[in-house]
Amino acid sequence: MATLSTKADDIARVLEDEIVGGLIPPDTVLRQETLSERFEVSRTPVREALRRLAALGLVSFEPNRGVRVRSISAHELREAFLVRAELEALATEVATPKMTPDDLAEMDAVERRFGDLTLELRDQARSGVTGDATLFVEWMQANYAFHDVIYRVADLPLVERIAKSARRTFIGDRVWRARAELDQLYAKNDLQHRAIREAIGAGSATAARALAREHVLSSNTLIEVVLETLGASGRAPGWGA
Amino acid sequence: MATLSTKADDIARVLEDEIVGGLIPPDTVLRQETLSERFEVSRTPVREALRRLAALGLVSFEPNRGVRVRSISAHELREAFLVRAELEALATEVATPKMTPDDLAEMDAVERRFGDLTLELRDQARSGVTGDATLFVEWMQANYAFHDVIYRVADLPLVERIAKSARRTFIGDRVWRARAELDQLYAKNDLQHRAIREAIGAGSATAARALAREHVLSSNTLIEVVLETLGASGRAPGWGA
DNA sequence: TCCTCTCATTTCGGATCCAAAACATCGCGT
DNA sequence: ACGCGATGTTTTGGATCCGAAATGAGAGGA
Repeated sequence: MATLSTKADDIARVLEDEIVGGLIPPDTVLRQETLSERFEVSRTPVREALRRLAALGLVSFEPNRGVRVRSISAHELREAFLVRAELEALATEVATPKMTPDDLAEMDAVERRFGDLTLELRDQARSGVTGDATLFVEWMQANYAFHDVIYRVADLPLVERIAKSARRTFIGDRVWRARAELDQLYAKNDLQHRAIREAIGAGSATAARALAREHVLSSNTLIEVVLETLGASGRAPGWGA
Repeated sequence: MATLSTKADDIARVLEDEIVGGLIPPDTVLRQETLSERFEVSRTPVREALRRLAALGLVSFEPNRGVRVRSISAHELREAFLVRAELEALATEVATPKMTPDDLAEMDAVERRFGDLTLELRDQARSGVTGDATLFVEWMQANYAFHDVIYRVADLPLVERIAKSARRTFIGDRVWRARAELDQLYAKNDLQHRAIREAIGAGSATAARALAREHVLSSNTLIEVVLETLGASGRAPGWGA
């Protein structure tokens, strides 16, 4: 049997998901012994996994003291959105002339689902009740699915990789409270998706590019509002040197 | 005595420089035992360093077979330039309103040196003699110094980090042959620097942005010409997990 | 000759072991 | 009571050791 993967990489992937998913909150100190017990391995592969996470910017090494899950400042979060805005704009521009009818149909399907979820979220936000985290997560994933079609067609692996790693600078599945002012932001997001879809369908690369850029930047403001409602309890995990 | 750094990080930094500097050519297999002898440590910190390099994308792990320095295809190289173009455009736009007179003076100083080196390179290219690698490397570093001023003023650490890691996708100090057609490309590069400088001085963020973007994209064509004269070999293994 | 099976050698991934650095506790002297 | 240094504990960084996978050489057979 061929070992296609190594323990260190498996552990790194699991920890990576848990950190970016918010399951392991920022500023947590990761004890090597604890992790080795949990994964039932020795400390050696654990440390290699931690090195990987450090290189990805998810944790920081403090020599002889331990590793700590990095927290991210509002400034860093905004910067991540700037990066995503530029790179998604580029990907959209490149993807536009490559779009086949099948691709466009897929975009429509994904966008329909996104639209439905958006309606649900808007209802929830308008009613002012406590938000359901799972619904928000689903909405997010549908959002990502839309952009993923563009990335796939653009066929720019490096751009995709960087943009997605900037994308993970994020909230996770923590519970949050809906607010009435989010309603219009959700609606705006949906409308922007449709505009992007139409610009691509019309074959206008430059228009699609501009729309994609504005879309990401405006979803930045959405996220900032969400974080604001989360208050001090919510801090996103993230990136950095 | 306080250990401010760890062995693994030291080794990683050294290897990183050697790889991006071209001292260790692509497709080289790195033997753990060899490295541990060279750095006079055991294999443990060596492997941790290699994990870091893998996460940075400089090497790829092939389980139970070894690590290999990644080579880059022409397609990947072009993509890296696209990324740099977008991010440098962003950084330039952000930096423009933040520029102080001192910053502008520094840009002028760096640009003067770049202009001088450009003249030397043009002479060399026109004369058609075999190019001097060290001169080319110096020219390159002066070029980077110009852009680094912009990055510093922009104060976008994430953007800077990504752009610089895209920048390293590169040639190194391998010897190459000058060609007459490079002359105008060098001249164009120099002129573009001055145009960027002037746009920034005039406070026009959008113009500076557009110029920076075009500049990076055109230096892409320059590099492609250089690679062509090198008889570019381009092929890359998969992205190491 | 060429193919294949076997077996020795390399090299890697992981476990275990050890020294040193940080941390916590406690006792002493003022 | 309070500051401060000695001492034991925890945790990390690195070295050493071992089993397993891959590579390579050589013997045997078609």
